Amino acid sequence: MITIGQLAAFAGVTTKAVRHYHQRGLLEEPPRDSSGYRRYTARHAIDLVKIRTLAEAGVPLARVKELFAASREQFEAAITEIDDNLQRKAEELRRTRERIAQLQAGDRLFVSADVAAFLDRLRDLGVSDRMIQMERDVWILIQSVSPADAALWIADKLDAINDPEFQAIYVDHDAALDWPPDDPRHTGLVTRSQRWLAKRPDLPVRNPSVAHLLTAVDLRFQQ
Amino acid sequence: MITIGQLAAFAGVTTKAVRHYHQRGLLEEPPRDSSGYRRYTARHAIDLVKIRTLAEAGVPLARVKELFAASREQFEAAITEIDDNLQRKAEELRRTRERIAQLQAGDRLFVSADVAAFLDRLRDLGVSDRMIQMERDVWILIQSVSPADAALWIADKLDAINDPEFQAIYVDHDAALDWPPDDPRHTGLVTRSQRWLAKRPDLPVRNPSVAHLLTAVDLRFQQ
DNA sequence: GCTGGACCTTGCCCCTAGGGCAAGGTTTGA
DNA sequence: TCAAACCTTGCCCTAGGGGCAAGGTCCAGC
Repeated sequence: MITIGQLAAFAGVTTKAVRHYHQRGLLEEPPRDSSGYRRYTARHAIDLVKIRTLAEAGVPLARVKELFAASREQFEAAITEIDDNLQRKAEELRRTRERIAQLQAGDRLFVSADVAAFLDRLRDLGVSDRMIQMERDVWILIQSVSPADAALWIADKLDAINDPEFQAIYVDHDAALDWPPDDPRHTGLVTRSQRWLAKRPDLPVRNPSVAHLLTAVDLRFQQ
Repeated sequence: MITIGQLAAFAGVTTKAVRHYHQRGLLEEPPRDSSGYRRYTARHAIDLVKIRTLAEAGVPLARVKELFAASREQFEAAITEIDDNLQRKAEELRRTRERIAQLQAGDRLFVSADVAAFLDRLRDLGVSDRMIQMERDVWILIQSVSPADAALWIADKLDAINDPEFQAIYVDHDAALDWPPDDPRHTGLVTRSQRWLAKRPDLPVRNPSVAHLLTAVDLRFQQ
């Protein structure tokens, strides 16, 4: 007949958690001794460890309660599903780690070599720092979302920036940031940009978020 | 100049979450348009993706805020630490999956390998599930109260169970659970058990609660 | 011009899985 | 014997939002 502290220590939880499970109706309230202390049996210890095992697997306590009342087949099916979830979670964790690593690289201002080269080219063309900053931000964003797409698109940009027409268009867009919104030159620039874009082959986009982002970039071009 | 809904969709979060980050001071409040709507820029999108990346890695929002204000070296050190945590989490996940699998396999976990081996031996001897369950419960309890005593005693049991005489006595006790209380065979079994016990060397008991428990086990033998 | 649906705003309470602390009573080991 | 370490209930607090209310706004179609 162990106390709540011993039970908790055995299962590696706090006494608070044990009381919480009582309140939730997950763990049966044991009888009290003469001083009002809860006195637990091995049954409780087993139940508690089961609760913890499931809870650590990310199963909500309400679901744990249901599972305890479920039939053997239902329980086993649930366990299988829970394990599938865990596997998915592991995969997610792996991807998160990749993104974290990129975050470190991105904040170092160490965009990929290709992006850095592209930004250098822009600087050479006399593009303003403000524009280069925007460009860099967008590339960091694309890289964080989809490195594969980023590689594809930056290669395209590096190719494009050798085209004198694109260079001129780009420099004009930079200047256009200072034009008043109703400036008639905007329309001409948009037409020129669209005509130039129409000549370029379309690139595939794997990640829909990137499509969104590129649309945003285009909007910037058309605004 | 995107709205909160577009920003949220881009980062894969809800508008509520975005507002939450504003409230926490994590994400800068953007300027409002004439109707009071928040209008975001690419900067915000980048910051939001950073926030999500860190948050998904399990970094508390308060810590994310600190990190944004930290120096580059501090940030990189933190990222390294965060990745270590992720790695540890992945390892934990692996262990949780193992335990979940065991949960499905049956309930011979929650006990040490020695106890599991002992229970397996009992099963091999044809001891009933009911008896094995009782045995398991007692061992879980003993382990929770005093692991040192448990290790000592289970080693003794593992030794004893190789003795054909003890095997026979154990199997008879199992059967005795079904005998009526006034069955004359009880007396004979008790005598046999006591005689056998007398031949075994005494084991020390460190924790008085364990002595209690073992007494309870003995009582079961004598009942 | 009007209307409906999809946006946006703030504010409030709700959830999970407990943690912290208070203010008392009990048990235990030296 | 006496302090430390338990136990009890009760209350409020936390993160990271979700849901809903009660409005205001924007846009597309008729």
